[in-house]
Amino acid sequence: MATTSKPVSAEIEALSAVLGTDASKLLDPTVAKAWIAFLTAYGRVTRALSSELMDTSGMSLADFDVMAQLVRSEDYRLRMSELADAALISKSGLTRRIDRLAINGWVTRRRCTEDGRVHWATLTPLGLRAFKGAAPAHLAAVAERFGSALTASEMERLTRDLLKIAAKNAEPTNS
Amino acid sequence: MATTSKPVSAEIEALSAVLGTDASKLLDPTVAKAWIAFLTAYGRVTRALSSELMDTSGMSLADFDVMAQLVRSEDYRLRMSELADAALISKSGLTRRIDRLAINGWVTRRRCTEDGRVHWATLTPLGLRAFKGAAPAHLAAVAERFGSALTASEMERLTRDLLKIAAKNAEPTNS
DNA sequence: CTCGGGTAGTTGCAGATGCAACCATACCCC
DNA sequence: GGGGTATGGTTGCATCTGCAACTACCCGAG
Repeated sequence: MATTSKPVSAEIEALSAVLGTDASKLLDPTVAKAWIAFLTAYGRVTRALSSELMDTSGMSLADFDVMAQLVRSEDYRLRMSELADAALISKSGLTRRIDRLAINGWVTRRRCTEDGRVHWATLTPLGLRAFKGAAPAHLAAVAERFGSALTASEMERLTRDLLKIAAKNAEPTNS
Repeated sequence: MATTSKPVSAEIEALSAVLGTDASKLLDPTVAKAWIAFLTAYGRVTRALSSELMDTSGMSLADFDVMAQLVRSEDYRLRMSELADAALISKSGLTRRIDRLAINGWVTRRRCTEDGRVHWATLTPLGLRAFKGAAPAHLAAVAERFGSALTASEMERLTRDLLKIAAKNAEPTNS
């Protein structure tokens, strides 16, 4: 997650007139509407969460995500590339993010003794405390901004649908 | 939309152990799963679409979105701030985006004669052609990556759910 | 007229991103 | 052992982002 929400939007409807052939053949209007709703919902929610988290904890959403991954990992540590995959950011992006987290004293980076290529990113006690401090407000914000719009069963349905979409787009690691 | 997809992820589950009090009170597990699915789906889809669009048309997703807004507007033009709102990017972001689109000859920026503060961003014939060239492949990609995962009725349901979430987070213009 | 407040856009700035090229290490095979 | 190749990370680079400060302009009050 970026510290800043991604600018997002797309109006794909009503292009038929422009595109000569009807756009509905290229993109079903039903899908177009869903796509726009998807982008809009994402943009609004992440924008709000991002600034709230930054204000209350001085931590970017990306920071939070990375730390959350470490929190739930064995011994609070993960290899750089595992972490990059888990946090859905590029390897280079993670390198720099860990740099910054390390400056804060929230994470350490140590070379693995068994495989010199590997580096472990480890959450420090200080980092854990920072995370604990930030999590309640952030989770509450997610609950409010994202969770409160739907009932539990709707939410489960939504999850299934989103997972189908995610599965359609599974792919290997990035650079 | 950014040219690059936003790094996105968040594992909010299984934090109870760490957070002393049970995290499920802060964020229902059902919501947490949905949230993660949401971020994952978004990240994967936009990442793929972004690079495909760039490869096939040399245009970023943000460019496409901005041009799409102009295409569907009266006289292919919009005031800067209207456009920024519609494309969900900041005013400063739009200023620079229009700079670049103008360099390509895809858009012009002209001061409004009636109100000197206002500037109109107008899609040029060249820009329209570029958009027409890019749209089919992009729309097809959206259909494939996003649209093909669900049935039409599921898609409509998804739209309703997403709009509820978006509505919960409606807010004014950004800087 | 002109002063003050409000609106539309732009610019300075600091930070973040990914890709591709580049090291460093590990591993495999002759 | 000595190459050749694959893997894990980091760095150079160009680009993008938003916020806050700033300029340009409009408009109403006096």
